[in-house]
Amino acid sequence: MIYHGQVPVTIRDVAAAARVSVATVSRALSSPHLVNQVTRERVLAVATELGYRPSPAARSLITGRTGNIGIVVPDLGNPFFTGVLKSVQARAREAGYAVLVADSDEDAAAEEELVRMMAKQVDGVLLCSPGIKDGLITALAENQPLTLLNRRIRGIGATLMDSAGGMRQIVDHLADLGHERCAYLNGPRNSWSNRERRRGLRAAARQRNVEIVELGPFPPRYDGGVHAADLAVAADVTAILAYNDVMALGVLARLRDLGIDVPGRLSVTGFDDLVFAAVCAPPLTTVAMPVQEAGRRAVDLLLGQLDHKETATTQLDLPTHLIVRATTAAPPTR
Amino acid sequence: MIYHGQVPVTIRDVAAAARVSVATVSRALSSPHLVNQVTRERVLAVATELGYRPSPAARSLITGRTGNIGIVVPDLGNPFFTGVLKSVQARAREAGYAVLVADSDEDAAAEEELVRMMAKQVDGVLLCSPGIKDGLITALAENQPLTLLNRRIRGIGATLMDSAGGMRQIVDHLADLGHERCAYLNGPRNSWSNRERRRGLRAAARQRNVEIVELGPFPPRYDGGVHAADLAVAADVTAILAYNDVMALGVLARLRDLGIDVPGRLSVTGFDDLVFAAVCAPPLTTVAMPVQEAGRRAVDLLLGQLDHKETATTQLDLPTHLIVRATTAAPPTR
DNA sequence: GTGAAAGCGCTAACAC
DNA sequence: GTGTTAGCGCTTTCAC
Repeated sequence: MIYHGQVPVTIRDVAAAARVSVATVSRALSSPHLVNQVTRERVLAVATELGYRPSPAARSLITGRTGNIGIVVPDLGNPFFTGVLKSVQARAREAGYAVLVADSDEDAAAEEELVRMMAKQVDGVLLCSPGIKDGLITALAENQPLTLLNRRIRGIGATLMDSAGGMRQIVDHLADLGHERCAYLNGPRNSWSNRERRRGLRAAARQRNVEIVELGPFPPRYDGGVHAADLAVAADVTAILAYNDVMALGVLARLRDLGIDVPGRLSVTGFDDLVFAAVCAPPLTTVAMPVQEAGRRAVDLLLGQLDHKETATTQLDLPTHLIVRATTAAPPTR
Repeated sequence: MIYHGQVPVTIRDVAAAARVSVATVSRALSSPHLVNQVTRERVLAVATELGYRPSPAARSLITGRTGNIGIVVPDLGNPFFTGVLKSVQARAREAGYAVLVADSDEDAAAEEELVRMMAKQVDGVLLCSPGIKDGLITALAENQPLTLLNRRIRGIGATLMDSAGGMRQIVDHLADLGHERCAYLNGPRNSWSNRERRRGLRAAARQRNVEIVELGPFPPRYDGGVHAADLAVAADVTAILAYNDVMALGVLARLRDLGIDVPGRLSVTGFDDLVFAAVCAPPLTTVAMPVQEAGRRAVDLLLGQLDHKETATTQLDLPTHLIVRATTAAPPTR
């Protein structure tokens, strides 16, 4: 034990000072209804006075619960994931849980190991990782309560934001403007979100008779967008659909450097509706995701799974909607 | 204990399977040099085969160490703090530590409570909280290892990014362009960073004969900037210096809505150099902060404090530098 | 180099 | 309603 300035107060100290047994102290704190009110108040007063804080390690050793949940995300540098994290953290704290975070740097293998490493330190984990294979996730979910975010796997609880629907809205919007040939900048190859977006895109494009040139995969980051822009420009399209906003921002920056007018010569769309999408140049047309609700509800699903001990498998689908700003317009007339 | 699919493997199971005592298993894992190599390898093999993972709770109960560090930030919605978090998380993992995060929502009282709540779950905490009073921090630091980020308090270890110097560079830049009267949009009243920036600003402004109109305090967020812009416009200045980038982005958005030309009629500067500062309209002149290094080194300081058991009090000062983009220019001629 | 055993701080039977 | 006590899984003396 590190004695850092202050001597730790244990349950025994409180018991002695309050002239009761340790069991009574324990009950006064964890199961108040089992203790006489007068006794309880005395115990609580003494505990406060001594500055007693129960040891989570000791408690957890016996109860088997840690009071923590874990969250694994692919990139804390992407405001989409930190938006999720912010809402998860808030909801978890409301419920009395602390949050362990791990950033996998978009490495699927790391994601699995991170979940395993966390396992014993948390009561359950929230996985926001588009990368790992389904089978591995199923295996992980067998070893511990696990809820997914933006990923659908049979038998595993999840909150999902309707990516395919978002893409359909983008395609409808672009088709209405008169676009006939567009580029899609793929996100990571194995990303579930990317597959979903592509699925929605293909279906809508077929229906609206829009030709799609698929490019990539690209890293779903700013620099990925910068790089992708060059390829898209060479693809002879009138619109570029990026996998997400961060990439779209990279695309816009590169197009500006290239002196290509947006949306005059090329339309550009993103996905996520980050705050920053509203202030970029020009303001980005994108799809808004119910990030806050998704995070909150994911925590609720996970905690529900813990409380009811059953393997809850609710999959909650949340709608998305198109935000039209200034990066989309009719294609140039030839 | 929640039996979630798989029966937990304890040290006793490993001991039995490897035909050694639990002590030997423990040593093989934690102090390999104390065990005969052959024995050790057998134990390790068995442990792997059984999928044994030591219980952090049990270990922590006896060693008094958790293998976790905590970090408290005021707003996970601000990429500056998530930048710090990303680097902290990476460095901590390298060192074998897991990270607990807490977001205080800029509430100083919450920050203190969060640190206290974390106390028993972590070996030390990293505090990125400009808000809490010095005295409270000192008290917290007496109860547990604590390192500060961007805040200087006598006797407490910290990494600091030179805010005052950054402001001086901004003022020099604006003065060189010919600005004589500028507005400063204050961040939170009790923020140490804000005080530092203001201090650097005032000193440099005096020296360069630039008049400063101080506005605010404002919430250091996008909407804070939107609101602040209106006041700044009414202040008859030629440049607006925002407390940070996120506010500056809000200012730019509002000025655009107002039809005010940047930098033609008003120059605008930020602080932090978020990725998004490069893609806003127009690209923002701002001060780059060595976020990654600050986070990494803060972890090193904290872990050093744990290892050497002494109260390390290194204060590491990191330089900042001005990034001139397109939101600053000479003031309009009257 | 290895084992036996004490005990970290707490909760949960089980008595009374 | 309260106390006594076993023991969660591990590390760490202390013997040998």
